[in-house]
Parts: sequence; C-alpha cells; structure tokens
Amino acid sequence: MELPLNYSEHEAEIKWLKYWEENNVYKFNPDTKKEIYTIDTPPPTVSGKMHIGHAFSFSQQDFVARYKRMAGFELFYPFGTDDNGLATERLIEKLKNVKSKKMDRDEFVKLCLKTLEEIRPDFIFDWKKLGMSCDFDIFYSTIDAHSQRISQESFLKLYNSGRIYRKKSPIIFCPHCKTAIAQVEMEDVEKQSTLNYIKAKAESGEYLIYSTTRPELHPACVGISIDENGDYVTAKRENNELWIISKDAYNTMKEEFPMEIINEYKGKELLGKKVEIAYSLRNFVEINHDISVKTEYGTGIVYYCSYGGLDCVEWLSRHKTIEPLHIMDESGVYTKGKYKDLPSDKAREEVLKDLEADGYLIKKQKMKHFVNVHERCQTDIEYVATEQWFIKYLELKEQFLEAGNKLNWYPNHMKNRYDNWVKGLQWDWCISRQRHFGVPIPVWYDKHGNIVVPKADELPIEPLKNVPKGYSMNDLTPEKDVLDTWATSSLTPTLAADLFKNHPVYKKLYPMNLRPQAHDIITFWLFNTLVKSQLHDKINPWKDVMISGWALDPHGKKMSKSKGNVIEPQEVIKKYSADALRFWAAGSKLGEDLPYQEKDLATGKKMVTKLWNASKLAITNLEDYKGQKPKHLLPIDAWILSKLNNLIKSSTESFEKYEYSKTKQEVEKFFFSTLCDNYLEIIKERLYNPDIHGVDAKVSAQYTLHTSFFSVLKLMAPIMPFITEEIYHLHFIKTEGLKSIHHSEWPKFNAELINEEAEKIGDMAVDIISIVRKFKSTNKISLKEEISTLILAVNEEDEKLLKKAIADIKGVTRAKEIIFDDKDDDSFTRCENFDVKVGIIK
RNA sequence: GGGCUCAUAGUCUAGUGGCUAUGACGUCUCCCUUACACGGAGGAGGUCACCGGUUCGAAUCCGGUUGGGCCCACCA
Repeated sequence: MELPLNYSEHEAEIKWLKYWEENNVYKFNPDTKKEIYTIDTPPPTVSGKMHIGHAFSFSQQDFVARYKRMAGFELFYPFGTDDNGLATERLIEKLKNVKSKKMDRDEFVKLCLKTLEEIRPDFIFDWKKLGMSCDFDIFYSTIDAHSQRISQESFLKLYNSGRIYRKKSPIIFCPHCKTAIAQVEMEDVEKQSTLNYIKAKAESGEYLIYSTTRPELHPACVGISIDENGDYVTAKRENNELWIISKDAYNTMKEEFPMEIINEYKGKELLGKKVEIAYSLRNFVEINHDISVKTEYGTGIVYYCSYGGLDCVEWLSRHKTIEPLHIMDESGVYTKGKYKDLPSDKAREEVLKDLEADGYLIKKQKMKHFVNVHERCQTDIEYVATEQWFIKYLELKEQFLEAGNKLNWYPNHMKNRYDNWVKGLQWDWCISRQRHFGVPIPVWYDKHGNIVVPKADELPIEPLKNVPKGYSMNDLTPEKDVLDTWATSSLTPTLAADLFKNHPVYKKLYPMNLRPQAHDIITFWLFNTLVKSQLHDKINPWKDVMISGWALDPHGKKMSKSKGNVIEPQEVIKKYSADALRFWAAGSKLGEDLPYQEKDLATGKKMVTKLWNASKLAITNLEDYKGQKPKHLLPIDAWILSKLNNLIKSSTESFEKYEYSKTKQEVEKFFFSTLCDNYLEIIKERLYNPDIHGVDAKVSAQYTLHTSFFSVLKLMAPIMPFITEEIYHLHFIKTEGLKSIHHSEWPKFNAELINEEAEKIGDMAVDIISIVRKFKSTNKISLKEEISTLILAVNEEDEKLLKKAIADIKGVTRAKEIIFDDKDDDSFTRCENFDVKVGIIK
C-alpha cells in the first residue's frame, strides 16, 4: 500500500467527523443487550462560542465516555443546550434588535426558539470539532416544550406535596435589571463609601450615636441594637448634651468630640430604652441586644432597617416580634416616607442633606468596604420584599449531607465544598424570577386570591395565554413570573432520560452513572440537581461525579474578556488540531486547574506526527503479516509484551478512577520511549533481513509489533480519537472489521504475558544500547556507524540471559562482534540499572 | 474570618515513607540513519517555598510560617 507522506490533521478531522455522523458511530442503541453507561452531559449556553474552559472540561469527560464505550458499555451520552437564561435573552435581543420586555412573552420565546434553531448548528459544531462522542440526536434545549413540561411538572409535584410556597420575603434584587437574583449572581466589589455618625434622641433625654453606610434607609428603621455584655458610657459634651456610645468609641472619639464620662455601665442597662429615629415611619424604636454588635466598630450601636442588607434580614429573623417596614418596590424606588418616589442613590443624597441641616449628622468618615453588586451590571443590589416562590428545603440539610456522602466524588476532596455549602445554607430556594424569558410558573390566582394550578396532562402551559380546564380567562389572573433557570437545569438527568420515556430502556437511564462538571458550580448545578432528585425520588441523580478544573491563562490567571487573555479553542484547533487540544486537556489531573501553554499544544501535535510516522513503519512492515502466532517469541518481543501488559493494567485502573491524565502520561511514555526509541529500532534488523535472521524471527517481531502498536492505538483512542481512527482505517481495521476504532474492545490485561526474565533481558539490552549511543554521540559519529567490538563484562547468569538476545543487540548497536569478558578496565561504562560493564572498540 | 487546595530546574508538570527526584518545552553539543530533520542521540540545569517534629530514612506523614488559587461568611 502506498501511504501518504504526511498526515493532514484538518482534512482528516473533518473527514472523520462526517464519517462518524454518517455511520452513526456514537448513536445510542436503546435495544442494546450491553450494560448502559449514562452521562449527564452539562448543557452549554448558546450565548456565543465554545470557550477554552469548555474545550478543557468537555474533553476530559469525553475521554471517560470513550473509554467506557471501548470497555464494553452502551453509552447514553446526550447533548443539550441551556437556552433558558439571561444570557440567551440578551443574545437574542442583540441579534434580532428587539426588547423582550416590550414583547409578548410567548412571542419572544417563539422568536428565541426560532433564532436558536438558526444559530445552534454552528455552535454545536464547535463541540463536534472537538471530537465529542455524544449522540447529538439525544438532544434537549432547556427552553423547548419538552423541557418546559418537565420543569413545570416538577413545580407542580412539589407544589402539590407542599414543598413549594409563596411568600412576601426579602430577596436579593437588582434595581437595574429589575429581577430577583441568586446569591451566586452577586459579586463583591470594593467601593469608596462613607460611614455616617448620626445621633438619635432617647426618650430619657440622652443621645444615642450610631453609624451607618446606608443612611437612606432611615424611614425603614425598625430597631436599634447594642451588645448587652459590652462596656458603654454616657458622656457629657461641652454643650451639655449627653451622648451614649461604647467605651471603645469614647476612646477613639474623645479628641474630635471633647466629652467627659459621667457614667459607665454594661450594655444591659440600655435595653428597652425608646429612641426617636429621624424620619422613621416608626416614631420610637426600642434598644435591644443583638449578637452581631461589636463595641469596637463605629459607636457600638447599630440601627436596623428593612432592609439594608443581609445583616438586617438576619437581624429581623432573630427579633421575630419586630414587624419589617417595606419601603421599596420592585422597581428599586421608595414607596413610602419622606423620600417616596426616589431611587436609593438619590434618597441617600437627600437624607444626608436633611440630617446635616437638622443637626443629626455629626461626622462623616470615609472608608472602603465591599458591597455586593450584580455581576452582570455591577449595580449595587438591594433587598426588597416581594412575593416570591420558594422550595422549602432548609430542614433537609441532613438528608442532603447524607446524599452527598453516598456520591462517589472524583477527586474526593471536592465533597468538602458541597458539605460546606449545605451546612451554610440559610435560605430556602427562591425559584421565581421577574424575567420575561423563561419557563412560566404554571399558576393563576382566582378572584379571592386563591392559587390555581393545572393538571399534569395540561403541561406545558403558558398562563398568560391559557387557563386550566374548567376556567375561563376572566376568572383567573395569571402569575407573571418565570422559573429561575436553575429550577430547570437541575433536571438535566430527567430532561435527557425522558426522551426515551416510551421505550423499555427508560428505567435503565435514571439515575445516571456520571455527572461531569467543573468545580465552580458544585454549589448550584450539582447541589440543585441533587436536591430535585432527592425531593422527587429520594435518590441521588448519579453514582459518580467527576469534577474538572479550569483552564487558566499562561500565567495561571483566570481568563476573562476584560483582561484580554482569552484563548479561543477554535483558533487552537485550527493551528494544532483537535487531537492536540485534547492531548493538552489530558495533561491536567482531574480537578486541577491547568495554565494554557502553547508549547503543550506543540507537544500534542508532535504526538500526532509521531503516531503517524511510527504507523508508517509499522504498517509497511506488517503488509505481509497474516496474523499468525510465532513459533517462539524472542526475548525482546516477550520483553515489550510484558511491559505492554503492565501498561494495560495500570491504564485501565487509572481510567476506572477517571484518572485519564495518568493513562495519557503512561501511554505516551511507553509509546515514545519503549516502543519507538527502543523496540522499533531493535526489530528493524529482523524485519529487513529475514534471510539472515530467519523468517521465524521476523514473524515474532511482526506479531509483537502488531499487538503492541495496535494496543497503544486503542489506549490512546479516547484521548486522540482522530489520528487513531485514521491509522486504524489504514491497516488495523483488517483484523477486526469494525467500522471504527471507537467500537474496538479496550485492551485486556493478559497475565500470561508478564515475563520477568524477558523484562530483565530487555532492560539490560536497553541500558547497553544507551551506552553505545552515548559513545557514538560523544565521539561525534553517526548512530548507523559500525563499531568493531562490543565487550560485555557480566556475571555468568546475566551472560546467559544476554546471549538470548545477542543478535538483536548486535543489530541495533551495529557491532561487528560482541564478546563476553569478565575483565574490565577504566574505559568500561557501567549500566544504569544492572551490574553490567560495557567496553567499546571503534 | 472559616473551609478546601496548591507551592518540585527558566516554564509547565509526575511523584501519598526507600537506590542517583519524572516527563515535556526551552537551552547546549552532535548526527541528514531506508517511520519521522515537523526528526534522532547525548549533555547541562533542582536547598522539592520556609521553620520545626515523627522516623533508621521525608518532596511524600504531622505542626507551624509565608505566598497563590477557589468557595463561603462578614464588613452597621
């Protein structure tokens, strides 16, 4: 056969993509008799292009998928897209130049679905080019009717079982985006702020001094707290005003505000005092104790509002008798009090002006502090009390921790993050969003305000357009809110499995075997999915979770568009091939982050080239080999087969633990060093000269070459699916007749081929060859140059062993003569690992 | 502040108690050899972050320090 000189990775990769698709190589067969291995593939968001982090973690999960397929499983490996979120909404608005808020919701969803149909193929093609072996026909979009039905069904079931409730409750709210946001959508930003010291007159005549960064909330002040065990003082100012502050505050303030202590006491003494707060809707608030108050901060006296922040919310939950004051609505505007109709930033300016004019403000202290902002728009978040839908789960922490214990975590330590998160949960799960685009909450309200839900067989349903059977549009007011995107994406195992709902295979698809994902979303995607399956079925959604790390920039920093250090995987594939990109992704241990280093891609490309070139040698020399077993296996052949079987054993064990990087590393080393550098060089002599060494010696080499090369190809196939497929089709397909190497059986460990004596012979030979190479290198002569005599000073036992491989050693070292001699002198070199000394005569 | 995690040649990385610490890239020297010059052979390059402990023996185990990363909490 005429073999092409070079391997053109781009042509080849496109060729095999088409081939795999046309031949349904990765098609799931629901009627299979094989055991099924199910993967809960993460659905990426069609909000742009695949990024390098995707390429990194999806490659890693694909290694496992391909390994499992070769290990004999039928793969249920779906591919969905998460189209149900703000990101998609923004993308569609941009692409179609529309404003979702100005459109009918149903219409906008339809436009999204239509637009997604247009752009999705290109988007998904990036994943195909990466060599993902999903069955792309097992597809769902988290906004399609199928997903909407399942998501609404989940809502309905949980509602009917009393798990879901609606409550006026403070939620984290973005006044700019005008929606409730999740904890995870916030980020910390350090901002310049002012700590304002303000005085308030107590009923008994003294002034309490407190400090706040949120003065605009004065109208909503509902209480004032101190530390009952802390030290406080009453101090007299020059103008005879009496100030109550903590002793710590007295010490720091006395220079700026000269005063004289007239009384010292514990905070306990202040409890129950009534205080008049400026502009508050409550005339008087009462002093009480709260655990969060520290005497050394500010003045040791804190005012609480509904709601200045999480601390106020928590404070209210500790002081249950105090009624919150709701003064802000969902548009971020004050609805009551002196600053009605102002947004909070304007209100702050006005309040400060008034406080100053009315003599309440005594000090402004510049400070830097962290405020929570919405990550998308960087707007300060607010806490607003609105009607929201919640899934009640706080009392189930123990059950969730228990469920986490039952999962197999790879790597194990990632479970800590999950445990930490569950233990720290303080809120029920808020699942409603005031967005326009999303899965509608299937709820209506009748004229008395009662909640009306549909029957399961009416789903999916759009409440803005339809009503449940037996009602008319006039009877009911629809719920306008939609479900949070996580309420739907927490159902991915069901979204995928339900596509086979009417097939007997259905019951084998859930729970799934594996959830692969990155470590940043353990606390929400992983946790939320587990919550849903626990609530619905009291089981875990999967057996194993495999947690990937992140791709970082070359300096180990996180990639981000704003830093301009983003690497585009499409460009990488163009320059180095998908196999090379995957080879790079295989270089990181599971769960570890990996800096992107261009040189690693060059290494991957080198691996492709080497496989190609070595296969040319192998295939050319296997042309006349008919698969016969050799009469006698030569020691060098037994040597590499023994090494190969050790490799198969450890590679398999590594893959079973999802440690693909170990497999990659071992196979790479075996291939380059053992197979190419040494074995191939050794057997050339036998392959080229059967007239000298005999046909049996050639057949022994051919059998061994075929076995070891083919095995390496299979071991490498999960990581580099393209080049291995190319080589398979050039030759090795003949022995199996399968349509793809990816249908081949993963190499099996054969204990009979483990041969300690042969390993010793081979290892000694390699050491001797290495000494000869070094000799030639230092003497600046070509490796093909002949040497006249090779003298081996060894003990009797090793001499016997070495004599068994003497022809091979002679051939590869190009020694005209090899003699054994027990005498050695200073010119001899000792082998690295054996008590063998080597002398060379040019 | 709490939890987790990491620290190994110029760079990235392997290595969970044992001969001389792994590999790649880079670097230097040599070699155009019938798979490969998109290559091959060989060399140089390391206080395994720091301090202390356990041990016959520590990159590895324990305690502490320093510095990175991630997650969580706090910031009136």
